[in-house]
Formats: sequence, structure tokens, C-alpha cells
Amino acid sequence: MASIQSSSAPNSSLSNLIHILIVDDDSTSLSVVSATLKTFSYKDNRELELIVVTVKNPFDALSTLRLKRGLIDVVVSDLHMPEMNGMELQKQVEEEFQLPVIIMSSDDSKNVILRSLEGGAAFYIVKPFSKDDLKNVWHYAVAIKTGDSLTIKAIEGSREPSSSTLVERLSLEDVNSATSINGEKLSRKNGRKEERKSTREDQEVDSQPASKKPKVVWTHSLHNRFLLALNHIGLDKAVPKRILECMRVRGLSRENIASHLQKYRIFLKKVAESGGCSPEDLSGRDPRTYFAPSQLFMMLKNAQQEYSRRVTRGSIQPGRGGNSIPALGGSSFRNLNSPNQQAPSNNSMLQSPYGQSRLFGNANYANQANQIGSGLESSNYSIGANMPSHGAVIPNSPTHGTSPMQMYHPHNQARSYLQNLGSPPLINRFGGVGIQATNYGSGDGDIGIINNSLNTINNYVGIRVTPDGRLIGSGHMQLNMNELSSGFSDGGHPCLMNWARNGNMNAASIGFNIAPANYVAQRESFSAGFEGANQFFPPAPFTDVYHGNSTPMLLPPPPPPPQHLQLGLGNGGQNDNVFGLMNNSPHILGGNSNQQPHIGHGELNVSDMLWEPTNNPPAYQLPQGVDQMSTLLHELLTPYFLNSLHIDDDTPWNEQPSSQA
DNA sequence: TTGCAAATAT
DNA sequence: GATATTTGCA
Repeated sequence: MASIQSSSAPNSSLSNLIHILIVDDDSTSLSVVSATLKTFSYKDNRELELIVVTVKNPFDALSTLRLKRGLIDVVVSDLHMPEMNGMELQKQVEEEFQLPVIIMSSDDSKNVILRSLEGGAAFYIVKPFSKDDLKNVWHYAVAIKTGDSLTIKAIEGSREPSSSTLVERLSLEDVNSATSINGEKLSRKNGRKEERKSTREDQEVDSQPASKKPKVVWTHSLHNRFLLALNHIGLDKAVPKRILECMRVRGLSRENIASHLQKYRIFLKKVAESGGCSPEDLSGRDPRTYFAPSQLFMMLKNAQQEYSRRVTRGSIQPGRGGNSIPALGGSSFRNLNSPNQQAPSNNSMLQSPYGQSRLFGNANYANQANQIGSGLESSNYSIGANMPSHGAVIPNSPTHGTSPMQMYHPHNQARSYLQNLGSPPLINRFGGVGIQATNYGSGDGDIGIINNSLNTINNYVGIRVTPDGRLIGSGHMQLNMNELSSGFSDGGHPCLMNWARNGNMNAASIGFNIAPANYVAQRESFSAGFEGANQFFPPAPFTDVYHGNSTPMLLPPPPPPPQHLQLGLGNGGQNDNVFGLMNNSPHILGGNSNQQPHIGHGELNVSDMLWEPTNNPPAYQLPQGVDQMSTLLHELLTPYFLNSLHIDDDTPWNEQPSSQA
């Protein structure tokens, strides 16, 4: 029943074998997938041998899995099959074998895709697939076999013997071939894997629970999952238990999460207080191309398409001073929605948030050069992150008379999220995180242009922004917008997020710039520096994507109650004019007022924005360990964290991610 | 349950 | 010695 084809000589050791079971009633599809995957395994310099097992119906798939219990690493299944559809198969496979199932189908309807992902599909590829789609499958399989997912799997012990063998025999070449970061790190990584291995081995061999808990390594992908959970719940409401439920990672304990949450909060606080990273923290790191974890692919793809669609159709609202600012809202962070926000419907992803006074998480979809980097133009202000533009540098020059047609079109974007996997770093493709204001200060026409400066050397988390376009990372150096494209640590490739090489939790270097539009108009700066083969992260649609009620991960709670006003932006939502609050808030969050002097007229300070006006008591109490600055930073940084992940990156989250070969 | 901080592992 | 993670405790 099952046809087994090995991509190379059959005598290689099990450690180098990747078994993929492909299930499809269409034999053409079977052979295409099979053949394509094999080409990847041929090309893969990790010397991994691919064993493809193809079956034509789900029942054969199940019996093959039983027969080869523990041998198959990944299942790729067609969705629509006569006897049992792919999702039913997935359910069974998950239940019985705890194996990831990738769903493929020609059905590209959002509902189906999301349902599949919610149901637990590892990811979803739409037929006819491109080579890159299948390359992803390959990468995923490699990740499953060698990567971080096994970190947790090793702990949970949910997989069968052979997989432990796989883990144990993790080849060092895998790690070494990953990239040339530096020898020290690599050896450390190897060390970790070895350690993991022995932990698992001990447990298995002794078949008694170790007295000590195996250490959880917070890999990038695990951290990513954590961040997703945080975003769904809202940082202010995220407690370990809820995060745990949301993350749904077997083997991960509440304590693990509590600890990590603690660490993450410390990180945010540190960022908030320091205003960013020190140059030493950031220098010398080379930006990498990152992939997002598999489950994000489709959501992001959908979101991106949706955003493309909306932007293409949407109006471009002119900013003041004759500059047009692409306006596109859509908060990725539900808890930051305007208090007046209505609950998203199932298709809320499709809802245009135009005209709503979102506060954060707005996304712009910037495309070609000369589009304004980011920000939602609303009557108030917004902080947001741009959608990535496929292959385009996104400068912050304002768009004069931008036509919607200049915006990104979904047609060529549709698959871009999967394209370039494994390709060398491309140019900066990200729009910025930023703050923009149209009602800034006295309302005399200043327009906040967001400038997201992401630079591993001389940018900081720029908390303070000045109207003349300068960024002042509190206590640190100023950033000249013209320098944004220079000084990157790796041949000029901008880098968005970098964790400190030394393991410290250092912030991404993100700069905010608020400047009068006409000023910015003369600038030539990037709106952001973020590179990667897979720049697709749209922060906004995340929450909106979720609906239904099956998978917690995909099912955020309903939007916050109206009284939930985030960020201390005012007075219970009655007045969204944030900037009216600016001048009466000299405080710096965390009490480090010595670090950030009072900002006078015409200057903006994020802290100011976050600070509750003294005559307005906070609308709600933030939980312990969460402050407004942390919340803000979380919102701002998360998209970048998420975006900077390799699908198979098992680098600990606070280390520099490894790069794809 | 949570978050903090001490203890322990790496 | 510095960090990351677990564990104990209020």
C-alpha cells in the first residue's frame, strides 16, 4: 500500500533520516510533492536523507504510521479526500502519534485554512504549491527532526522511541551547517543539545522520572508561541496559567511560563528604563534572515493578503501639509484597541478599522520606496508597525499624492511569505514601528512620521522623539535619520531585533521618530530595518484572525471591556486626543526621571504618552509586574520578535538566532 | 495562583 | 563568575 522511496542510499544511519509521509488521493500530487521534497533533501547540505512514504488514502496513512510507529517525522496530507479528510486524519495522527501534520489543499478559502490551523495542522499549503511552499515543508521536517520543537518534545516525552533516537543522534553538522555565527556560540549550542540528549536518555534508560526537572530551553519558536499567547491574552492579563493554556505546549509547565514571563517582564522593564540597548550590546551582531514558525505562515499570509487587499482598495488619507500618509489601521493587539472598539466578528480581519481610534498595533502596508513608513493616520495617534513590503526598502519619505495603486498588491504578495526561504539576507523590507500624530501638540500641523530605526550599532529603543526628526534614546545618543541606513553591523543589512550575544536580554533597537511631515519629507531614511527572507509579519490581523472556539491559541478572549483603557492615554476613552495629554506629564515611567528630562513643548516622549494625567486616575490597575511602558514595548517589539524567527530556529530566545544556510 | 528571590544548573 | 532556570515561599 505504501510506496517508500528513499532519496539516497539506504544504508545511512537513522540519525540522518527524515521520514515524511505524504497522503493524497491524487497520485500526480503525490509524486510531485515527493519528487520536489527529495530535491530539497539532495540539496540540503546537512546530509539528511529523506525517506518519503506515499499513500493514497488516510487509512493507509494510519496503518503505515502504526507499522512504522515512531519512524515518521512529519505527515503531509491532502485536505480533501473521499473517506476521511485531512483534518480528521490530522486529529487521529495527533492523538495517536503526536506527529505534526501539514495540510495541503487547493482550497484557499480563509475559513478552511484557519479551521485547519486551529484544528492543529502544523501549517497549510495551497495547491498548486510553489517550490518554496514545499521547501517549507522540507524545512519544517528538518526542524521537527533536528530543531527546537524537540526541545519540548524531549521534555514531554510524547514521541515514540525512534524519535528520541533522532533527538539523541542529532547531528552536529546540523548545527554547524546552520550558519557561521561564531564558534563559541556553536559549541555552546552543541553543548546544549548534548545536554538535552543526555537528559532524555537518562530518563528513558532509567525509566524513572528524574529528580530534577529537565530544563526548558526557551527557543525562539517557543518564545514566539509565548508571545502569541501574550498577545491573545493581553500582556496585562497574561498570567502563567492562561499563557499555558494558550500556548498548548506539552511538557511546558506553569512554572516554566511563570519564570519566562518574569524574565520577559524584566526585559521589557529594562528596555523601558534604559531606553534601549547599549552600543556594546548591539554591536557586532549580524542580522539574520529569519523564518516564522510554521503556524504563523498561513495566518500571516492571510493577514498579509487581507491587508494588501485593503490597502489596495482603501483610501489614502492625506495628512497635513500636503503629505499623504497611507492610512491603515488594524490592531494586532486587541487589548490595545480603542475602548469603543467593537468585538470583532468572525471575519473581523476583513473589517476595516478606518476611522477608528486605534491606539496601537496599527499596521501599514508599505510597498515601494517612497511610501511612508508607518503609522495609522487617525484623528489621534497611533503606534504601529508596518507591513513588510516584499523586497522593498521602505523609506520614510512621505508620499506625495500616493495613489492606492502604489500600495502593495496582493497578487504577488500572496506567496511571498513563503518565498525566499533560505535565501541570503535581502534588503530591508520592513516598514516601521512608530508613532505618528496628527493631533500632536497644539495641533499646528505636526504630523508624526514614524521612523523605525533598526540598527545594531547606533540606534536605540528610542523613547524620546523630537519634532525635528531626531530620536533620542533616553540617556543615549541621538539618532540622525540619515544614518538609519548606515552603520548596520552586517554589511549594511539592517537588523531589527537582536538579542544580546552575551545572553542578556537586550532590546531590539527600535527608534521612534516623530517629526513634522515636511521635515521628514526631506529625509531619506529607512523607516525600518528588518531583514529576512520572510518578511511578512503583519502585526495587525493577529487577533482578528481568531475566531470560533476550539483552539485557545487561536481563540483569544473577546475584546476587553470598554473600561479597559490601555496605556493611560486618557480618561476612560472619552477623549482620544492623546496628545492633549502630553504636556502635563513630565514623568518617566519607572521613576528614572533623571534619565529623561522633562520634555518641553513640541517634543514628544513615549513615557509622556503612557503616563496617566495626574488629574485622571488610572482607568484600571495594571497587574503586578506589568506597567504601561512594558505594555507599550511589548506591543511594539512583539511583531519583530515574531517576525524574526526561523521556523526551525532552536536558538535560545535570548541569543542571536541562527541563520538558515 | 502568582511573583519574587534564593538555589541550583549550565 | 555570569546567566538561565527551577524551586521554595509569602
